[in-house]
Amino acid sequence: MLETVSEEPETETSNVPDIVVGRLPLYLRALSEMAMAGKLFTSSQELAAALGISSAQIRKDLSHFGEFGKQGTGYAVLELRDHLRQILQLDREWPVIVIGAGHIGSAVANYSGFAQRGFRVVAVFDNAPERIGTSIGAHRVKAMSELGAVIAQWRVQHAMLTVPAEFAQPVADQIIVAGIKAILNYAPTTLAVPPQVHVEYIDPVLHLQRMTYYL
Amino acid sequence: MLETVSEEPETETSNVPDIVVGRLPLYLRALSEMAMAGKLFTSSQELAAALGISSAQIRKDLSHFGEFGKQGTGYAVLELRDHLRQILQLDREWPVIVIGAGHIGSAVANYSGFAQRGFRVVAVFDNAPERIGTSIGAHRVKAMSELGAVIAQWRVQHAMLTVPAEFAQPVADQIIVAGIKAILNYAPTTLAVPPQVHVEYIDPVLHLQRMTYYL
DNA sequence: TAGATTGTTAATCGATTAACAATC
DNA sequence: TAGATTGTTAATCGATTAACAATC
Repeated sequence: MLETVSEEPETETSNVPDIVVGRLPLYLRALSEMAMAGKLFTSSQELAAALGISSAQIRKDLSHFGEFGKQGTGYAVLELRDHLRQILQLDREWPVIVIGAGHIGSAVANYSGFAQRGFRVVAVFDNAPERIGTSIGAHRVKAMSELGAVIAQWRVQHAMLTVPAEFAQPVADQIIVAGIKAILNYAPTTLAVPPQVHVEYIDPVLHLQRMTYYL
Repeated sequence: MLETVSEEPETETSNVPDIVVGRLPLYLRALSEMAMAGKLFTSSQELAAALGISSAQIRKDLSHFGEFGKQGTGYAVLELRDHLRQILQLDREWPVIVIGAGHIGSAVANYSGFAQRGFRVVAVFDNAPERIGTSIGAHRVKAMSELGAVIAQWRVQHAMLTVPAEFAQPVADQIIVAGIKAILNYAPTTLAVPPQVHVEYIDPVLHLQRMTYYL
C-alpha cells in the first residue's frame, strides 16, 4: 500500500522543550490577570517583571509557536491569552476526577480555582465504605467500582491522586488501566507509569525543606 | 582591629546550585521510605530507579557535600538519610504558620504530613472577624494582629500563604515585616519579595495545564 | 520621524551524562 | 580475587542571555 511521506510523522514528538511548555501556563496566568484588569497591551519586559524572569526568555519561548507581537507595541493581551489557551488546549473545559476523599481530596474537590481555569471536578472516589456516599461539597463520594463508568461517561483523562502514599502506586495503576492519561499526584512518592501517561507532583513538604536549606 | 582572614567570607553564598539543593529533599524522602522498610544499604542506581533520574546525577549531587558511599557497597541508608537531614537543617523541628483559614488553609493546617517530616503548624491566621476564634482541627484561628507575638514566641521563619490571590502580595509584605523568611505561596500569583526572603509556589492548576498540552 | 519592542542569531552559561580509575 | 559501585573528570547537551536588525 502506497502512502505519502509526511514531513512530520505523527509519531514524532513535538520539538518544543518541556521546560518551555511548562512556562506557558505561567504566561497565561499573568495575561489573564492583565485581561481582568482591563489592560489592552503588554510587552515581554512587563511580563518578565511580573513573573521574575527575563524578557528574552519570554520572547524566545513564544517564538516556538508563532509571532504574536508587534515591534514597538508589544502584545495584545486578549489575543496572546487566547493563543496560549489554544496552544495549551485550554479553549475548552476538561473533566477531572479526584481519587481519595480525605482532607486533601476534600479541599481539592471544593477548590473553585479549577473551574475558573478550565477544569471541572466531575467525581470524587474513595474505597473506604464509611466514606462512600457521603457528601463533599456538591459531590457524593463514589466507590472505586464506578471508576470505569464515570471515565467513559465524561471521557475523563485527568485525575488528581489524594490517597495515602502507600496506595498511590496501585491506585495509579488502576486508573491508568481505566483510561486516565494525566495524573496530578499529591501523595509524597514517585510513581512509575507507562510513557504515554503524564505525571506531575505536588508535595508541599519538599518546598518547605528546600527553603530551609537557605535559612 | 585585627581579624583573621577567613577563606569563606560569611557573606559569600554557597556554591551549590539551587537545582541540586532542590533535589536533596527528594533523595531524603526516598531514603526515609527505605529506612522505614528496614533496608540497610542502597546504591545510586537503586535510588535513581526509584526516583526516575540518572545514577550519575545522584552521585554528582551528593559529591557537593561530601563522600557518603563506599565503592562496591553503596550507601548506608540511615547514615545518608541523617547526613541529608543535617545538610538541609532538618535535624530539628521547624515551626510554621498558616495565613488564611479558608478551604486550602484548613486542609493544610490539618495535614499530618508536615509534622511527620519536620514542620509543626503552630498557628493559623485570618483577618475575617467571622473566622477568628473558630476551630480548625486543634487550632483556634487567630487575628492578624497577633502575628508579631506568635512569630516572636516560636521564632517562626516559615509561612504558608493560603489567602485569595488579590491579597497575597500585601499579606506577604506584612508577614515579611514581621520576620518571615520563607513563604510557601498557595495563591496563584507571583510574589515580589526582598532577596533575603525565599518563596516557593504551589498552583495545582498550572500542573494540570502543563499536562493538557500533551494530550 | 524618533522611540520602542519584536523575533532571531550567536555566544555564553550551566546542567547532565558517559566513562573510568580507585577501591571496598 | 572478582564483582560492584563510588567519586570525579571531561565531554556533551541544552537552556539562557545579550545583542541587534527589522519594523511598527
